[in-house]
Amino acid sequence: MNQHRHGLKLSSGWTTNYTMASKPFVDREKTAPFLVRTFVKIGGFHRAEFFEDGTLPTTDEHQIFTWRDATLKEVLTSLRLITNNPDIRHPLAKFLFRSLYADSAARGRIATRDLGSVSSREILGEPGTLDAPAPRLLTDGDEESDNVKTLEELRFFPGDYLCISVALPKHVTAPDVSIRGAAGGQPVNGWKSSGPLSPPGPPGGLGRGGGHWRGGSDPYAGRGRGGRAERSRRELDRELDRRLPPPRRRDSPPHRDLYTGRDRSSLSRSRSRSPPRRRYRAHSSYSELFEQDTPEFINALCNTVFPGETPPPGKDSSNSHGCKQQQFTEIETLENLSQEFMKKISQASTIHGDDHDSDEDRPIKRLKTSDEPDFIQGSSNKPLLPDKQEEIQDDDENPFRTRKNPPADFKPLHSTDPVTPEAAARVPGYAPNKANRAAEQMMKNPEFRSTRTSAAGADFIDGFYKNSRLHYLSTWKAELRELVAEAQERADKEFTHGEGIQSPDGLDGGDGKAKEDGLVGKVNEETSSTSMRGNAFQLLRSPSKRGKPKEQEAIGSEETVIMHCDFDCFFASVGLLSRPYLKDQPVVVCHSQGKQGGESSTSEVSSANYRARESGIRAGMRHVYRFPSYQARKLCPSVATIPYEFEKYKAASLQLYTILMSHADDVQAVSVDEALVDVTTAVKQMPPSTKRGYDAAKDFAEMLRAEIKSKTGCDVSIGISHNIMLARLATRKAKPAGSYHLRLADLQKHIEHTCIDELHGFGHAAREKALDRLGAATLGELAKKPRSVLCDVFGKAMGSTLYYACRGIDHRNLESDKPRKSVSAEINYGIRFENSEQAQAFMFQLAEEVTRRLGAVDMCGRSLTLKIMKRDPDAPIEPPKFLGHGCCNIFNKQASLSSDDGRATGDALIIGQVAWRLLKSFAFDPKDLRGVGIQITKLEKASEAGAKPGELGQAKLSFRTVQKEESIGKKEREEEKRRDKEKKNVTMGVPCLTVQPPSSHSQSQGNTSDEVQEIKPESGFSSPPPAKGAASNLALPSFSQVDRSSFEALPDTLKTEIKAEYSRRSASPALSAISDGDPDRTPWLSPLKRLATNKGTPLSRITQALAPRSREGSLRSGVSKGIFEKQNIFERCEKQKEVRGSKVVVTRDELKKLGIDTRVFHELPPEVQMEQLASARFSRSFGKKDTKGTKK
DNA sequence: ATCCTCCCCTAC
DNA sequence: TAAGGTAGGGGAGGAT
Ligand SMILES: Nc1ccn([C@H]2C[C@H](O)[C@@H](COP(=O)(O)OP(=O)(O)OP(=O)(O)O)O2)c(=O)n1
Ligand SMILES: [Mg+2]
Repeated sequence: MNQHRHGLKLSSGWTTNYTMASKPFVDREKTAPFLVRTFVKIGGFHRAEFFEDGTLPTTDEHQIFTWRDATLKEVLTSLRLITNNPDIRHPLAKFLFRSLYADSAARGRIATRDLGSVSSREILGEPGTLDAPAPRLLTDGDEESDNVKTLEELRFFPGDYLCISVALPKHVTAPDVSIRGAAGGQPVNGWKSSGPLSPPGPPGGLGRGGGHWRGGSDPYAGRGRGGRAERSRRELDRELDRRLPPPRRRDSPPHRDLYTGRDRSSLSRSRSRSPPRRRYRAHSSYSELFEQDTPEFINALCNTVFPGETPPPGKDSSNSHGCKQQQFTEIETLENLSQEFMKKISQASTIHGDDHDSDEDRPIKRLKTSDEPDFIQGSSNKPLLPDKQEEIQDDDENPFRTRKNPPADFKPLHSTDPVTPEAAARVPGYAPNKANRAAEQMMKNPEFRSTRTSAAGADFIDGFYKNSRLHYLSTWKAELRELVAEAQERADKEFTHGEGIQSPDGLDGGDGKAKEDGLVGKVNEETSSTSMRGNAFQLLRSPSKRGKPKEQEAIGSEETVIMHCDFDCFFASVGLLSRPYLKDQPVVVCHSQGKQGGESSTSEVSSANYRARESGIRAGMRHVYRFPSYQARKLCPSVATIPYEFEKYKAASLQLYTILMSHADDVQAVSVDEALVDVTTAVKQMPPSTKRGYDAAKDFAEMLRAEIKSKTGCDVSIGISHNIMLARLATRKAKPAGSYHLRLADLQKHIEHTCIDELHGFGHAAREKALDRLGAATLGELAKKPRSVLCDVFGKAMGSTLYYACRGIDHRNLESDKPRKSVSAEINYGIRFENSEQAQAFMFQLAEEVTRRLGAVDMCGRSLTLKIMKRDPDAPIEPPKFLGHGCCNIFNKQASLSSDDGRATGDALIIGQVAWRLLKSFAFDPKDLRGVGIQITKLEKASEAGAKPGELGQAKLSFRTVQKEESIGKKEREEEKRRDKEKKNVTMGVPCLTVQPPSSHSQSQGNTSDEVQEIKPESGFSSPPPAKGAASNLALPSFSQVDRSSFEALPDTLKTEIKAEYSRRSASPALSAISDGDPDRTPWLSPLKRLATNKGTPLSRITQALAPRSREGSLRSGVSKGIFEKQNIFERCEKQKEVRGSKVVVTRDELKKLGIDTRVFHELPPEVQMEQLASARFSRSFGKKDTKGTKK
C-alpha cells in the first residue's frame, strides 16, 4: 500500500544528469520522491536514543516527500506547508537540521550529523513540485552555504531520519502547544524553546512516542555506549535481525540479510552510508516485536494488508500514524495510477503487482511468531498443510520452534537453506519437513519427471546450467581470472620483448598510464554470448611494476591506492537498462514466469534494486533462510520481476574489466560485477590540485565511475583505501552510486563498531564464535584481545588476519595469477531418480560435463571426489523448495583417478566409472539422492600429463588400494551406523565385483539390482530396464585396471563371471582403444573425440593464433584450449537444443549418420553407448562449428 | 614438524 | 514451475 511513499531512486542514476562539475539534478518528472521522516521539536532535537530503542517520537513526526536535490530551505517550506503547528510557521523561527542514520560502525546505534540551519525569513517561495523544483539558492555567502546544498550534498539519504529543532525568539511563547509529554527545552543560542509539537492527527494519540517522552533532549550529547549488560540483548536482537525481514513500514531501510555471506557485503555496504542503513533497531528490537508487537510488526513487515488477517496499520493503537493517513491517501492514489500505467506499458514484463497471496493464513502466523517455517510454500491455491504445521510447531524435537528461545548458532550454507538436519535444527522456525504438495503432485506425472528432473539426463543438465545464476557466477569468475592473468602475461611479455609498452592498439603507455577513450582490449561479444572466453584485455602496468609484478609493496602506507569496484545491484541494473520504465519501481531479478508465479513461486531473488530493498527485499537473500520471490512479493506486492539476461551481464562485466585494466597497475577479479584494482600509479599521475581537501584518489574513482557508467549504463560504486580490506569496507560507504575514500585518519571511526562478519572472509559462523567465546563481535572490542586469544578462537591464520584487521592492517596483495586447483560440476537441484539406471546414466553425463570443463582449461587430474546429498530420512520426499534438495545428509568420497597407464586423466568414461563406482559403494537408495557432484583435484596440465605416469602405477585397483584410496569419511561412518540400526535394505548398492572385496562393504552384499540393459534396436535407451538379476557391467573398470592378484583371489565363480563380462565387452571396438601413448595433447580423450581433435580442422590453429600467447606452463595454452573453447556455457545459451554429450534416445538414422555400426552399438553397455554417442556427436558438431561461424 | 584428507566456511 | 554452483582458505586431526 505504501511502497511508493519511500520514493527512492538511487540505483538508477540515469534520470539524473550528473556531472562532476555540477550538482546532481533530479528530473522530478521521472523520479519518484522519497519519504523523509521528519521529527520536529521546539527547542531542541529529539534524542537519538528514541530512534535506537524503537520509541520513535512519532507524535512529532511529519512526513515529507522530496527529492535528493532538494535544499534544506525547500524541505522547510514543505514542512511549513503541511504543519498546523503555529510555532513551525512562526516568522521568526530558526530551524536547525540534523540527520540521524544508522551508525555504520555500530549496529543498532544511531549516528547524528548536523546539516545546518535555516531561518523562516530565508524561505523564498513554495516548495518544489513535480513540475517545478524549488528555486535553488543563489546566495553565495559562506554562512548560508549549508542551506544551498542539496540533501544529497549534505549526505542526507533516503532512509535517514531528519530531526529539526525549532528555535523561537525568547519573547515568543508557543501559543497553542497542547502537547503531552512536556519536553524540556533548553535555550539555544538565546532562543527559547517551547514544548514539542503535536502533529496533526488523532487527538491525544497515544503513540509510544508520547508515552516515552522523557523530557528535554540534549541535542549534541553523544550517546553512551551500551554496557556489557546490554550487549547480549543487543546481540540477540542482531541475531534475530538476520532472520527476519525488516519491519518495513517503520523502518524502510533494508536490513542485512541473514545468512549468506553475500548479502553481507552488498547489504551492509549499502546500509552503511547512503540509502538504507538504518535498520530495525531504529524502531524496536526484534525481540520486542516477537513478543508483543505482532500486528503492527506484521504490517510493517509485509507492508501490505492481508485480507482478513490483520487490521490495517491505521487501526493499530500502539503506534498511531493517523496524522499521516491523509497524506498517504494522495500518494497512494498516485501510486495506483502509476501502477496501472506501468502495468499497461509493460505488459510483456512479468510484473506481479496485483499478486496477492492466496493463503493468507499461514504467512501471518508465521511472521507473527517467527517460530514457524519461513517459506512454506505452497501449492498455489490452498494453504499449506495447516494441520501439519501445527504438528511441527508442537514438536518437542524441535525446541527452536519456541519463540522465546532462538538459538545462538546456526550455520550458513552455500545456499541459504540449512542443508543438514543439524543445521536445520539450529534455525528457528525452519520446517524442513514440510512437503511441497504442488511438487508432489507434479512428480506423479511421469512426463514431468522424465523431462524436468534429473531423470531427463543430459537435457536436464544442459537446461539447468543454462539457467543457473550461481553456475554463471562461478564460471565467470574463473574465466575472468583467466583473462586477467592472460592480459598480465601479455603485458609482461610485451614489456620484456617489446620496446616499452606499446600495445597493439597503439595505446600510449609511455608514462605507464593508458590514455584512451574507453576500451582497450576488445570486447569480443561475438565469441560467445555468455562465456568470457575469447576476450582479450590489455593490462597496462606501470613501468615500476611491470618487471616485478608481485613485489611486496608498501601496502601499509597510504601510498598504495586500492579500489574496490562493484556494480550496484548488478543484475537488476542491467535488466533495467532495457526497461527504463521500471527503474523507479521495486524490481527483482528472478526466474519466474507464468501468471501464478507470484503465488507459488519458490524462485530465488538474485538481485533487487535499491527501490525494492526499501521494502526489505534483498538480492539473493532470504529473510531467514532463503528468499523466494514468493516472500519478496509479500514484502512488496508491487515488485516487478525481470528475467535474467546473462549475456548482458557478461558484456557489462567485460566493459568494466576492460576499463579497469586500462588504468590499473594490477587487477584482481572478484566476481562478474566486482574487482579489486591497484591504481597507485594512475592516481599519482592525476593532475595536482591546490584545492583544499582535494583527493586525487576520489577524483580518479569518480572518473572511473563516469567512464564505466557511460560504457555500460550502470552505476558502480568504488571503495578506496590503501589495502584490500579497507577498500572493501569503504565500498559499503560508497554505495550506491558513489565512491568513498577511507583514510587512515578515519580508521578508528570506521573500524570500531564494525562487526566482524562485515569483514570479507568472516561470516556468520565467525560472528557466532566471537560472541560465544569472546563476548563481542565488533572490531573495536576484538581489538582489545591479544593475538593469541584470537588465534585460539579463530585459528592461527584467521586469528592473525582478524588481529590485524582490527587495526586496519591487511598485508594481502592482489591475487591475479593463482593456478586452478580443482574443477568440478555439481547439481543439487532437481535430482530425482527413480532407479539406479537413471542415476548411473546421470553420473556419466555429469562426468562428461566435468571432462568438458577440464578440457576448457587444458587440465586433467589424479583425484576424484564424489559429492552426494542424500535426503535426510526425516525430510519429505518433496521439500519446500520446488525440486530443491531439502534437508540432506552429505557424503563425500574421494578416489584416485588415472588412466589405465597411470596418468592423470580427464577422460569422461573413466571419470564416470570412478564416480559411479563410488556412488554405488554408498549403497543409497537412488530415490533418495538429492544432489550429486564430481570434483577433480590434483590437477595437471593435460598437455604434460603424458610425461608423468603415476609413480605408483595407480591404475591397478587392488582390494587394498581400494580400501585405502576410498577411505570412509566421517559422514559415511555415521550413516553406516544409522543404517545398521535400521537394517534397511539397499537398492542401489551393488557389490563392485572387480574392485571391491565382498567384505569391504557389508551393506552391499547380496544386492544385484544393477543390471545390464538389453537395448532394443529401435528404442535405444528409452526402453525400460529389464528385471533385476544380473550384475552390472556398467561400472567395470577396464580389465587392465583390475589387479591381477586381487582377481585371482576371487572365488572361481566370480572369476568366471568377470571374465565373461570382459570378453563380452572386448567385442566393442570402442573399448579397446582407450588412450595410449598417443602424443596427442589430450591423451585421455576417447577415441572419437580424439579423432575430432586430430582431424580437427583449422580451428585449433585459428584459436591458437587468436589466443593470447601464454608462457610455457601456463594454465591457458594452446590447442586444447582452442578445442574446448566453444565447449562452455555459451553453448547452452546459444543452442539450447543442441545435443551435447549423451542422450538417452537415439535413432538408427542418427547412428548411421554418425558412422556408428548400429549392431555393435547396441551391444555396448549403456555408458559406453553414451560415451560413443557423445563423442560422435561432439566430433560432428565440433567439425561444424569448426568451419567457422557455421553455428547452426 | 609437515603433510594429507576431510571437512567447514566464505564469497559472488 | 525452476534452474540451491563452485573454488579456495584454512582448521582439526591423523599419518608420516
Ligand atoms: N546470492 C546471490 C548473490 C549475488 N548474486 C548475483 C546477482 C547480483 O547482482 C550479482 C552481484 O552480487 P553483489 O553482491 O554485488 O550484489 P548486487 O550487485 O546485486 O548489489 P550491490 O549493490 O549490493 O552490489 O551476483 C546472486 O545471483 N545470488
Ligand atoms: Mg554489486
